[in-house]
Order: sequence, then structure tokens, then C-alpha cells
Amino acid sequence: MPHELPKAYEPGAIEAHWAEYWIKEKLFSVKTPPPGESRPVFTLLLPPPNVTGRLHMGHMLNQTQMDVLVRWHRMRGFLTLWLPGTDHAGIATQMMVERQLAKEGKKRRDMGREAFIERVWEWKRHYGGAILDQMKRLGASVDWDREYFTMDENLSHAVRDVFVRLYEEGLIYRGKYIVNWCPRCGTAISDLEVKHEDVQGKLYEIRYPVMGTNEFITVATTRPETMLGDTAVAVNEKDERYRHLHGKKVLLPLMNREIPIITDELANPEFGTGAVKVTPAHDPNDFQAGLRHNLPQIDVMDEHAHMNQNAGPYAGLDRHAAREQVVHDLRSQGLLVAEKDYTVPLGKCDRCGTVVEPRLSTQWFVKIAPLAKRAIEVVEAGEVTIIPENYSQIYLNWMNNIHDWCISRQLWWGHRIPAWRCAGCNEMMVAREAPSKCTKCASSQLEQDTDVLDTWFSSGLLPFTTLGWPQKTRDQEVFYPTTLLITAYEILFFWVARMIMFGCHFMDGHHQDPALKAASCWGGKKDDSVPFRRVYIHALVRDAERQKMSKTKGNVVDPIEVIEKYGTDATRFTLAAMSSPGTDIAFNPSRTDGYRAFANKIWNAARFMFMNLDRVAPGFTPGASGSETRTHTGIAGFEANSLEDRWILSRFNRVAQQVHESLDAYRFDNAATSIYDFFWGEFCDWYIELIKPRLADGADKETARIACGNLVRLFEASLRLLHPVMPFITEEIWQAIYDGKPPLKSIALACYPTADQHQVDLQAETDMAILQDLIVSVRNLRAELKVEQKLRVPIQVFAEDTAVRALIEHNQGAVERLANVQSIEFARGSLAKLPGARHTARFDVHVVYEKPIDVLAERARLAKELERIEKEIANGQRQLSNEQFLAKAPADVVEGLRRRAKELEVLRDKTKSKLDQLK
RNA sequence: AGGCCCGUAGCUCAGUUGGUUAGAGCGCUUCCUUGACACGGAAGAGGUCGAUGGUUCGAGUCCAUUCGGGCCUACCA
Repeated sequence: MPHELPKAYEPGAIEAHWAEYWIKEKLFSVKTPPPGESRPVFTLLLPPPNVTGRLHMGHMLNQTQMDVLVRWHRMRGFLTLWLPGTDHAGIATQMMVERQLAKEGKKRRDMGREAFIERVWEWKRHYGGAILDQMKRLGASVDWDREYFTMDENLSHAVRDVFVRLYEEGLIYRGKYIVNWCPRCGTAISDLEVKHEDVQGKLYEIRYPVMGTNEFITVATTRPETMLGDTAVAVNEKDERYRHLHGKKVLLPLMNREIPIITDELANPEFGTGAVKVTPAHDPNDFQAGLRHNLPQIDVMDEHAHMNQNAGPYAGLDRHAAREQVVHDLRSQGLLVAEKDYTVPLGKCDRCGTVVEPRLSTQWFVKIAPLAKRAIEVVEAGEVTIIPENYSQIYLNWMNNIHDWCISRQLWWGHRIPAWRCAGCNEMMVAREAPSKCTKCASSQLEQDTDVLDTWFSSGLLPFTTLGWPQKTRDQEVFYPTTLLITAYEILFFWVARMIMFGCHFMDGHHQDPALKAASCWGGKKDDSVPFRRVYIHALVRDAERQKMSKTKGNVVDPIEVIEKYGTDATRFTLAAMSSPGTDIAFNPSRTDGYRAFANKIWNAARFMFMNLDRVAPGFTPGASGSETRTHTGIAGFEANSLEDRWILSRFNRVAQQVHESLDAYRFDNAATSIYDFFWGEFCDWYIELIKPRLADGADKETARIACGNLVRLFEASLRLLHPVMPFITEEIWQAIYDGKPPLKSIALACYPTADQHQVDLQAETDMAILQDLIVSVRNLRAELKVEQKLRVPIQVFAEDTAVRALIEHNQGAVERLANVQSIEFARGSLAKLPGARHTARFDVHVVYEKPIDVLAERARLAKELERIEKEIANGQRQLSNEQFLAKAPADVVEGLRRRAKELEVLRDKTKSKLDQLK
């Protein structure tokens, strides 16, 4: 049956089909292997996208890299598990649903907690799968049977368990502290969820009258409205200016409250006036100072950052209005000394951009130091490797300065904190399941804490909770620690650090199945509690102008649009090819356009192959890619008879080696470009052209059959080599090669090509390079002599080396065809001086064509060439006559330079004589 | 305040431990619709590697200084 491929490559049609096929056939589902499994294991946890999210370029890059590595490992025979899932994204999801409710004129509080949560679930069922659906379109080869959601019952159960354990170990505590508070979201947020931004503000200097004197003490502040909550003024003990005021009191303006002047290191004599107002309820430093001096904490704002009754006449104003009013009042009372321009670092809520308010409130915290200690050790000891390496320094730096983590959120959507308060005696009980009565007073009037946990608290547990923890499971023995985590720099602290802390803590004492650990080459690792062996931090995807993509700037590139325009394979290839370490990716669709052309090239090469296959060797299929041949290297069954056969086989094996080394080092860019250069620049541009005569109509049947067999085998192996990067087009053509009867369900299950050293043939590569050089020289001369494209011209060739001459003789037909040459005459002496001739160190070639050459242009070209040659000769001579160089440089470098020097001399003589000739 | 990254062809980027002639894609110029492919083929032009100094037999690569661009971390009002 003839193979029919449409003339032009249409990614849309084939991609949707195979994406669906892979899922339907459950090709990437992994059952828990029984004891005795001996394959190496590769486990990867998908960084769970938000249920609220849409796929963006960062995901696309991340998923491309993961899928490349996952498919690569799977094809290499690893037991490969890629675990997908989504994150409930507490604040973000709640915001989405509240916004939706607002359109219906409803409010969360009016609905009540239960009804609201039900509504969120409904929303989640409806929209929550967006990114995962998009992932399916990308061909991400995840195990869909193991898909998780952070609010699933089993994962929620694990979260409660973790909370209780940490509480019982004294690593979770509850207390009243200053936290970052978002007045819009109405919840506490962690340090990491605050984005700092330098904003042009004012530094206000305010006079406070010192009681019992006529003096004033002037304090400086950027937030005058908080003075309403001042409970002291601090000066530095060593500051002579204020020594006489120690122990005195000031009358707080506007509030007429007597507050003490205290001495505290909080006051820096170098800054402002050296005196600082102390507002323990509204500033973290002041809070600490307040504790040191036993100061009252007067909270002057409510949860929406409106002034409350403690703010006296200002009650009811929002914080911005209150500032204006306070400043106005101070000014009119003559107490405002100065307003200086000042750059203030303003903290904003990462989620909604509202200015964060440091707020005194009762929250739950994780005592982080003991957890951080282990997390630092495992990275320092290399139990977890962070790639690129400089990120581990950033990680350690952060870890060493870490603060306790506020984990409670005043939200409804999320894992509710498993703590109950007794209405009778106020006793706080933390338990896995709701207690029926108070452990202290036996009252049954118990209320569960209304707060939920930070979303990252649950995602930090995923490496083990997705594998069945807190049960001890076979899955954990096999798949934990996961092999690799690929993620964005932004969540190094949010997520990566927390997974390491939790993993080390809760999986302490865990051991991976020793046989599998050894098979996976992790035998040297001592610690199996870590959540992953390696972390690869990927680059940031920016727009073509290197701007960070953001919705507000409107420069967001939608990957789905790119995919629809150029195809998934081309988009994946772009991202892989641009994934070089250390640099962000400036995503430019023109690049993707180029890789779509690459896909088209592959497509048309396939059409060429099928055209010949159907004619020359109908029914032929390469039998060597099935699981039965997993161990073969190189290309099985390839009959390397001619130079081009030996050459391409050698090149293929070397490229396979390069790709292996590149992927092994996370050099997706090198892997992608190696394949690109091989397939287009060598396979299509040269090999296919060279074998055409053997396949042609009049050719010997047996020769044609062998050539065709080689072509198909080579093509099939190349598809396998490319498959991890371009899964769709490779699957389509691979399936077509087997004409509906493939040895495996998918190319994704075939084995990945590995290099066979016996198929590497350096002599063939050298010979081929000479031949290519000759052909390019002739083409070049033709262009210069303006020989009509179609006209076949005779050439003369001189080669001093008989081996070179023999090489050209043996491949005369190839030269004639590819350079459009009528005949080749072998000259007995140098042709270099002739007009219309070119020379290299190995041969001279002359195109016999009567049209005179452009003498001036030719002279200019030769002069330039001569200059370059002489410069290089001078360079080489300087080095070769330098004894230091001869003594210190490695032998192969010296040898190479000597060989080159000889060549250069030949070249110089030829070029010089020709130049003289043209005078 | 501290730390990190980048500066190579018009554009976007490679260039692994210093070693022979600094590469690719896109764009550009000229020619060609030849039976796989114009999303193609052939040939070509284009770079004193941000600047200065140093180490070295040898520097795009290492060191120092400097200029320009970006990012992150930080409780100094």
C-alpha cells in the first residue's frame, strides 16, 4: 500500500490526533512495579500549575524541557514516571470566584462559608483543568492516571497529619506578631508574597512636645498616620543630643497621649533626626522594641486598613486619607517641621498589588530554623544538586537568613487548620480529626479555627504525599526521592526550599529500593529523605524585546496562539534550542517560523523516502526499533557500501553521542541544534542528494533496494533521535514507515539511538569533507563566472596527493551531479594560476568557461585572502618559534599548528602566483 | 545596602576545563521554480568579541577596574 503524505506539512491535523492517541492508549501510565523490578527509575513531579491559571510561555518552556527529558529517559529504558496535578491556589482562586460572585451582586460573607466553598469547587470543576487540558495539547507525556489536586481527600489528610506532627514536635506555634497583611485580600501573607518596589514618597519630620519643658523632640517618619498608635519615642542611648531627655515624656500630638522617651538601639543617630517614633502595632521593628520596653500595642487600623476607634477623630478614614488628614492637622498646628522627598521601599501584595500593611495579629507559624538546618546540609553535601550551580549559593544565602513562616491565611478556600478552640475555657486543641469535647474542661462547645493554610504548605509536601504518604508505600520505595525537579527561579524559595525542608523532615529514615537506587546510578547518595536528587532552574521567557512578559504591559505571548500558527513541534523546538544556561529567553516568533520550516523539511524528506520506498522496495520496514532490540547501538542493518553511506553512518553515530552528552548536561540547546544541523545540513543537503542516482529509475535493482533500505533505516533512527524534542511529526512519520503495523504502539516506546563506536569512520568524514570542498569550490566558481545555472561545464582538477586524486575519481559522478559538471579532466600540474580556478591545500580546480572573469574583483578577493593567510602564517610562526610555547603547549596543539603551517604555505604560494598572474 | 546575571554579525543567541581560521538561525545581496521540499536550492557580504589595564608562550574565554542593561534579596524610621 503506497504511503500518502500531504504535500505540505500541516501540524494542526497530526498533532491533535497523536496527542489524543497517546492519552487514549495510556502509553505513559506507570503501574507500581513489584519487587524485582530492575530498571533504572526516572521520576519527575510536575510543578503544579494554579487551577486559576492559563498556560503561559514559562509553563511551555518548563514542560518542553521536562517532556524532552522524560521521553528521552523512557526511550532509554528507564521506568519513567511524570506526575501531573494542580494546585488549589488559595488566594487566587478565592479572588476569581469572588469576582464572579460580584457580577451576580453576591458577596462571600453573605453566602456563608460552606456555600462559598461549594461554589469554588463548582468553579474548579468547570475551569480548573485549563492548564492540564492545554498540556494534553502539548503532548506532555505525563501519567494521567496519577493526576492529583492539592485539595484531594488523601492529600488533605496528609496535610492535616503534617500539621499535627509539626505542632506536636513544637515546630508549629501560634502567636500574636506583626505579619504582612493585605487589606484587600483580608489575610496575612508570607514574606515571600510581598513584592518590594521603590516609590517616591516623603519623609516627614514631626515635632513632639516634651512634657515639662518648652522643648520639642523631632521624629522622622514615612508613615505619619501611624503616629496615632505611637506608644514611645526612642533615641539612642549614646546620642548626646538627647541625653538630657532620657526618662522624660512627650505629649503625642493629635492624640494628646503621654508617651515615654526610651533609649533603644532602634534609633540610629545617623538617620533623620536621630529620634524615632515607636508604633509597636504597626511596624515590625517597633514591635520588637515594644517588647523590649514593655510598651502597649495600640492598633489603630482595622482589617481593611481603615482607622479604628483607637485613632480617635480619625476613625473611619482609610489609611491614605488618614495620612493626608494627619499631615494637614500637624501642619496647621505648626508641628510639621519638614517634608523631604524620599524613596520608600513599598511592599505590595504579590497577588493584587495592594500596599501591604504590617499588622499585629494572631497567626500560626512554622518554626523554621530546625527544618532549614537539614535543608542547608543536604544541599551543601550534594545530596541535592541545584543546576545551574550559582543558584545553590542563592538558595543557601536565603536559607541562612530565613525567618519563621506565617502559614495561616484568613481565607475560606484551602486546607482548614486542624485546631479547635473551646468556647468554655479557650483551650486550643490540635488534632487530626475534630475532637468531640474539650480535653481540658470537657465542654462540647468547640469551634474549629477559621483560618486555612498557606497553599505552599501543602504543595511543599507533594513529592511524598503524591506517593501515598503518610502510608509507607511501594511507590515511595520505587519513586522517592524523585529524580529531578525542573522549575522557575521565582519559586526556588516558595516551593523548592519548602519541599526540601519537609522532605528531609518527614521522609527521614526512608530508603529507596536499593536495587533501583543502584540501577539509577544514585548509589553514591547517602540520603534518601530528600525530595529530589537534582533541581534544574530554567530561564525566564521574555518577549522579543527582552521585556518581562506581563498582563499589564500587554506583551504576553500566548503559547497556544504560537502553537496554532507554527505547530507544537516547532514551538517546542524553539524553546529547546534557546534553552542555554544562564540567559533568559527572548522569545521571538521568527525563530519558531524557522523551526516550522525545519519540520517541513523533515516532512518533505519523508515524502522523498516514501516515494522511493513504494517504487523500489514496497513493503520494506526496518525491523530494528522494537523493544526486542533495545540494546542495539548505531543503526542496525545499515549496509555502508559507498563513501556517503560510511560518512552518514559515522555522522549519525557521532551526533547521537553529542545529543546524549548534551541532554545529560541539560544542554537542550546543543541537543536540538545538533539534530537540526545533522538532519538538514548533512542528511538532506548531502546524503539524499548523493544517493539519488542509486535510487533512480534506471538504477540496478539490488543497489536501489539496498540504498532504499539504508535510507529508511537511517530516517527511522533519526526520527527516534529527534522524538523527544518534536514528538508529533516523528510519531506521524514513524507510524507511516510501518504502514499501520508498527512493532510498538508508539515511537515514544522505541529505543533511543546510542552511538556505536564501530560505525564511526573518521576517514570517511575526512574524505567527504574534501569532496564537499571540491563541489563547493566549483559552485562558487560558477557563480563568479556567472555560468548559467543549467549549463554543465567541464572542469579540470589537480591533486598532488594520489589518494585525493583517487577519491575524486571514485566519486566523479557525485561531483558532476552536485556541481553541475559536464566532465572532469585530471591535470598533471597546478592549476592555481589559471583564471577561473580555485585552490585548497589539497587540490586545484579549474572551471573551463570562456567568459572572462572580473579581474578587479578577483584580485581584490585574492588580495584579501592572501592577507588573511599571511597573517595566520605570521601568527603560527611566532608561536612555533617561541620556545616557551613549544615547551608548554600540549603536543596535539603544536602538531596541529605545524600541519596547518604546511597547508598555509601551499595556499600562500598558490594564491600569490595567481595574484601575480593577474597583474 | 548586599548579591547575581548579561554586553560577540543589522536582530536573537552559541562559543564546555584558556589552544590552530570566532559559529548558527533570522534578516540582507545575487542567481535558480531541477521529479522531496520556494516553509526550497546554490553562492555571497557582514564581527578590532562594551572599554581599559593585567596574568600567560597564547585571552571572546582567567583577574582587576570601568561604562551600559537587567534581576533578586534586605525590618533602618
